[in-house]
Amino acid sequence: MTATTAQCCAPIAREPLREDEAAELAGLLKAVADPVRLRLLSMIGSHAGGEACVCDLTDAFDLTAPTISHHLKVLRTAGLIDGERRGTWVYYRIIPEVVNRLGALFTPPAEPARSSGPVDVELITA
Amino acid sequence: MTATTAQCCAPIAREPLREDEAAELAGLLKAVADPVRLRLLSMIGSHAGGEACVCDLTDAFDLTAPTISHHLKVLRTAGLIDGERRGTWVYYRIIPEVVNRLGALFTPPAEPARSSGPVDVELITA
DNA sequence: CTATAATTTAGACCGAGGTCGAAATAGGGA
DNA sequence: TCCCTATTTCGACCTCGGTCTAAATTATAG
Repeated sequence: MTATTAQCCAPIAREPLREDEAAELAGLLKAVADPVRLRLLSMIGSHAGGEACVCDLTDAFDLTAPTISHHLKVLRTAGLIDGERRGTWVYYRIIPEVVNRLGALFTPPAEPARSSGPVDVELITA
Repeated sequence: MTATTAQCCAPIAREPLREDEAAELAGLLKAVADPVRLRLLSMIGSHAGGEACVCDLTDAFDLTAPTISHHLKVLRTAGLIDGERRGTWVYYRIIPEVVNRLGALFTPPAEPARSSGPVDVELITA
């Protein structure tokens, strides 16, 4: 590997996205660019056992069950979650590889483990 | 791959997002959840000098100048880019802190160099 | 001051998408 | 079997947002 790519910044800012990459990533991002779906994703991912059934999710929203089901379908179609029916309930779980892919887009490459200087942690406050 | 990744996952999967956090983040994500805006962001960020003028961007698309201007405004309103007029041209640059914030949402914490046990980082919100 | 170029604003069009109520599908239990 | 609950599908409504043309704004040049 050509080791020293001058690690300036996140992949998105390192070289221009191709049109097809942009289209594909935009599809993923559209799936999470909704407050309800963000919360659903977060609730599923942080739920005990790594999975949550629809019944665990619906109550947190002032939305009807069909609407929640619609949002879950959007997330599943995008490949961000996977659902499995076990008996009466359907359980959803996050697919971490796909979530990580989103993060990698906007995240500067991690510093190589051994650091020769203070680690730069930046806390962004709104 | 050993299972040594102690920290379970990305922030979004660690604990449920609050409603207001979700709304704010969804706003940011909506701004990038478009193929044209993704490419604009990428072209600006990867352009020599860290900035690009509108004239550098327009030609890459089959879109009219007003449409490009609209997308740039969306990105700027979201806080992802900043624009400055210098003479005839307007130059845009990425605001990396905001881009990184998006990445951090979906990215598992970097492995701490040394640790003897799970590190408990607690963010205390007022 | 006038002409020209770069960029943004305004307004309109139209398809995409979030929401709902009603109905369909799938399982479990009396 | 029939019914009850959980979840999804369907169809409709209405808002949001991407795109365009036309016009306004800002700056430079002559």
